[in-house]
Amino acid sequence: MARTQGSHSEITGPRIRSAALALFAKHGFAAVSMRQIAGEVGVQAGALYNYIPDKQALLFSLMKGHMDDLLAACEERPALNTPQDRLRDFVDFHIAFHLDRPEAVFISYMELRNLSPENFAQIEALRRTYENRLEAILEQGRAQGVFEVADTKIATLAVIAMLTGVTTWYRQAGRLSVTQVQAVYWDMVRKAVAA
Amino acid sequence: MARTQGSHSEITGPRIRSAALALFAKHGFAAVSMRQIAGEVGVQAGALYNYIPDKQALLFSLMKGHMDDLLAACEERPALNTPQDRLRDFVDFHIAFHLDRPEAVFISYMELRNLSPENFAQIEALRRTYENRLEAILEQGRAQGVFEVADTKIATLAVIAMLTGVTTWYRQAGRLSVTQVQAVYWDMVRKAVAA
DNA sequence: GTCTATATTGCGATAGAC
DNA sequence: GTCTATCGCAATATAGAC
Repeated sequence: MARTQGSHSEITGPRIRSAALALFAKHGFAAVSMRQIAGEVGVQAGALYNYIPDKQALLFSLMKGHMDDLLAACEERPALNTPQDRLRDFVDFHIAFHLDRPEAVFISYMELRNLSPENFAQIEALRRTYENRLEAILEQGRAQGVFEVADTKIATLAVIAMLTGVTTWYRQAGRLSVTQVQAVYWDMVRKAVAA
Repeated sequence: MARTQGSHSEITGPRIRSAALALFAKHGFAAVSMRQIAGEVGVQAGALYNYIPDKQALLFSLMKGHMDDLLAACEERPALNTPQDRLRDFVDFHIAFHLDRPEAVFISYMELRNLSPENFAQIEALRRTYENRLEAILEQGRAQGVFEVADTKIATLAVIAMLTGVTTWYRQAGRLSVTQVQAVYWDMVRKAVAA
């Protein structure tokens, strides 16, 4: 079925998001212009506004999409019984998920301050939801006496900070596979919270 | 001794740096204008250029100053013998130093991509130097059999990521003192690298 | 050393033709 | 849906008066 020349609604939208993701991650939201994004996609700047109301909404959409993906993927993990198994699964999942989309991770970390207050609150709430999943695991382990942490909330944030840090150094062409990285981090996490 | 009216060379310089530090930390380097900085200081934008060649140099100066402070303070720590004592001292130092200047820490983390390539290389080298201090401690402990880590380099980065994460949640008015925070993190670090 | 004024460039966003 | 053209504004940085 023929299309009006120059009309590509089904592919331009995703391409805008993809280009914006890469550019925001590389240069930062405030440093990237709508003209740059349009140039990457191959359209004029004005055409972007057929897909997004404004630049802020584009940033929010990218971050919201990332957080939704994170929580959805997290929900799909198999239900495990022991705190140790659940923690190991969380470590594996967190590392694999974050190494799989470093740009989105970077943006969702770095561009929080460029969100409007309302948008910031939404993303923060999703981040809390994710943190709570780990906190519940640590709390269960502590209740059962298999974990021992001085402060469950701090331990939660410390473990997440440690794991997310993997994105700052991991390179696909490096000496370690994702599986090996997971094993190395699991060894440290396991010991850090052990009774 | 009388001064030419409107001439304040000795205080304007530091005030520019201080204002820029706060504004860059809050809104991001690219999102802050020279006019905003000047407004905070109480001068016109053009006057800033009596103190800095350009905006990039201002950012670099702030980050370089922070890294120099970090390494200088690190050098001044007492010489300790056992790897355990040295690691404990590193944890205490890292947390106290970073909690003491959250804005500079934030900038040195977030604005690396806004540095020119030459400036980036310099900051990176200083960061490596700092990381190497921890790596040497972990390596010594491993050689002596008191630490056991699957990968010393990864353990180094993991510990630093975990510790630096404290700046994202710690608030002075919160429920924990710096000393308590140090104890909580030390407990986790100690166990994470224990043999 | 700071001011006012300005050169120059680029920004986000919109209007209307096709 | 995309284009060209443009509005209104703000950006960095500089020049010259005081």
